[in-house]
Amino acid sequence: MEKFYITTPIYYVNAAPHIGHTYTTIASDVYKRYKRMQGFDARLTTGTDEHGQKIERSAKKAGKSPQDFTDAIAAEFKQTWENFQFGIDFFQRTTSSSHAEKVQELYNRCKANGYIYKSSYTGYYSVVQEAFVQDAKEGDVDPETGQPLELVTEENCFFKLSAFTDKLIAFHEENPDFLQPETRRNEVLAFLKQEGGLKDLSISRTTIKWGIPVPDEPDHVFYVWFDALTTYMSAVSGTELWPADLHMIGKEIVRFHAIYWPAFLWAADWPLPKKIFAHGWLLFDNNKMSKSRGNIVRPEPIRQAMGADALRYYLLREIVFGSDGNFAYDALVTRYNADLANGLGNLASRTLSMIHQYRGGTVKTASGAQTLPISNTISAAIEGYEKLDFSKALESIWGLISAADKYIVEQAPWKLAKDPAAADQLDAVLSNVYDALRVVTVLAAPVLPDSCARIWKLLGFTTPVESELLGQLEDAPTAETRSIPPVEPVFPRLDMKVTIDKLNDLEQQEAARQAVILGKTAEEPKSAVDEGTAIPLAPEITIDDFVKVDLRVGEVKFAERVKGADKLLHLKVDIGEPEPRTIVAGIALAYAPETLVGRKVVIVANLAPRKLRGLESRGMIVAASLEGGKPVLAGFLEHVPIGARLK
RNA sequence: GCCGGUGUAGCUCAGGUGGUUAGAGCGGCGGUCUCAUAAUCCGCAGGUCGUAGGUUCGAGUCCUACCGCCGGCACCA
Repeated sequence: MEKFYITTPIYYVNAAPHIGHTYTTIASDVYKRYKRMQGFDARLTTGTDEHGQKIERSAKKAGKSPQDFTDAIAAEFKQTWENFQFGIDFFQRTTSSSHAEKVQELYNRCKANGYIYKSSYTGYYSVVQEAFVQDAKEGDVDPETGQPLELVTEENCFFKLSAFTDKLIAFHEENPDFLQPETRRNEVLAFLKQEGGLKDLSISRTTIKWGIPVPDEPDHVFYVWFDALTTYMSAVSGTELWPADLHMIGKEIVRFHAIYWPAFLWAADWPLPKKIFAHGWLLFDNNKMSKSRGNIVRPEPIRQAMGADALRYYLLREIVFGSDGNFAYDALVTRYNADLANGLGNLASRTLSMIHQYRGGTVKTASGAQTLPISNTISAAIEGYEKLDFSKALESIWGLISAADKYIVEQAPWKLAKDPAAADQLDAVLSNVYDALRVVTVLAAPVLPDSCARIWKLLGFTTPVESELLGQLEDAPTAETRSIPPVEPVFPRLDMKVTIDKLNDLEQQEAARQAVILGKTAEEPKSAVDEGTAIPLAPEITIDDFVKVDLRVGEVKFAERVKGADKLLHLKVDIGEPEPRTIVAGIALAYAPETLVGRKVVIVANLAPRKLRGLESRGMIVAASLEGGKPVLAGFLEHVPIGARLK
């Protein structure tokens, strides 16, 4: 049997499983089930990414050792995926010894081939982002979070990524199917074709302890890239599964998979994966999900209230795979009732009931020519699955359900049943509908494994539905009389309000339960920053250090957008000097220029001038920085004179 | 600012290479059947296909400009 190896990303254990993780894993699981039904020996790897400074810190905050902390979260992921009955063959943790060996092997091979060198690097480092901030200067803050930077000189191991720029461009141009959807490939090519090409990549750290040691470099541990990506191989060490046939990822990690990863593998003389598919994000009320917004949705409550299949179906039917999509509880319940309860569930129920009532629970199979669009549905559904166009596959399957419902009304078996002369006709109708239901059940099985297994039994089959082969689906079973068991409902209708209330209740309980595992108190309000990564305090300073900073009250006299930049405002601020100062501030997303004129602000008056977009900025506006959010200017409740110093 | 994508009925979206009255699902309204999970089936939505031009005998479908939204890059002190 030909193998087909699929991977999900490995999930960072800084957070408990949420619906975004679940989405990727569901899609991977569905594809795996589909491939199995195509006759492949399909395998699926997932896992957890457990190293790094953030984890060290979160563990400390939770009062645990990194090992205990990651054990707990990894177990949480594992349990959640087990609850969902995903067909996971390999669950790899980056803290496992088999993984460390593979990472070191990758390194050794790259080094032997001349792609590793050591170099010291001095720069401003953001602890929160675990990354150097390029071109930062003294006094700068983390651009993402506004948190202080540390000046760090570090000896790092570098990977010669720059050597692969041209090869990567050629590769992506010659292999348009390697990275899908198309729009992601365009972005990668645009990135690769940047002036100057790719820069070498720092792959080790001496500032972190919680990581895999670099061979021959006692003070170094591997930084995220070599560590995380290699999981796809280490998970299947000792098998013939590598190279992967499909890396399923979210669009936020495209660059690592489509640029870094092929380069590493080339450098190590290892084969590349066959395909990368990047799906979109789940939005919640059209906003990105984030902890600070408090709109994280967890999978477990949905599973408990509605079943795993309901979530699987909703996510893959409602959202075009590859695009961003909105997630909403009411849409979930609506989809469930319309398509699963009224559609598939009801068709099964009415069909099987008639077979019981009119024919004592036996149906004659393969009665004659197809009168329903079975053949077209099969090919359309398979084509959709193959291209990971799940919504299209489901749409075509549900088209057959619809056709069957219509056919039943047209043929009115309940009338035929009253006419002894129409007995053959009734047999044919029941047989046709039964066969359509059989096809639907098999085709939908990758998405609805649990429900379809139940329907399959109700149809009188004793072998598992997942062992059916899609390639043989169109061949009707040999003519026989099949008896079916008593009818049971598969998708009971759900009351909208009751269900949503239940979902909300369970969600609250689940959030509280997860908070405990993450070492947080449940009541802890959402703070400005991610609770797991509270801003570490900057190093202690003396009063003498502080007085070096000259903070002044100023009034904005003039404000306009800086041409060619969407975050910058050009301000003129009066702090009592003869001329108002020019200050360029990155607050354009948060404040319209006209709303600022006349406003009192706090500025750092003795900051070294800096040129930004051609304007010399003499000072810096003081503002609160929020994670992923917009800056908020400091201000005063009482009247203050222009030029007053803050101490 | 550059690059890519996108803007079609209340909502979610289909509409290869331009061609009769622009489609589906959901919701809503009316009706029907009774096998079925108050399910099914039928009918009803009069939408300037973002805006303005252009090419064409003819454009939602091609071109240009502009506007809105999304993303990538630049940018953020």
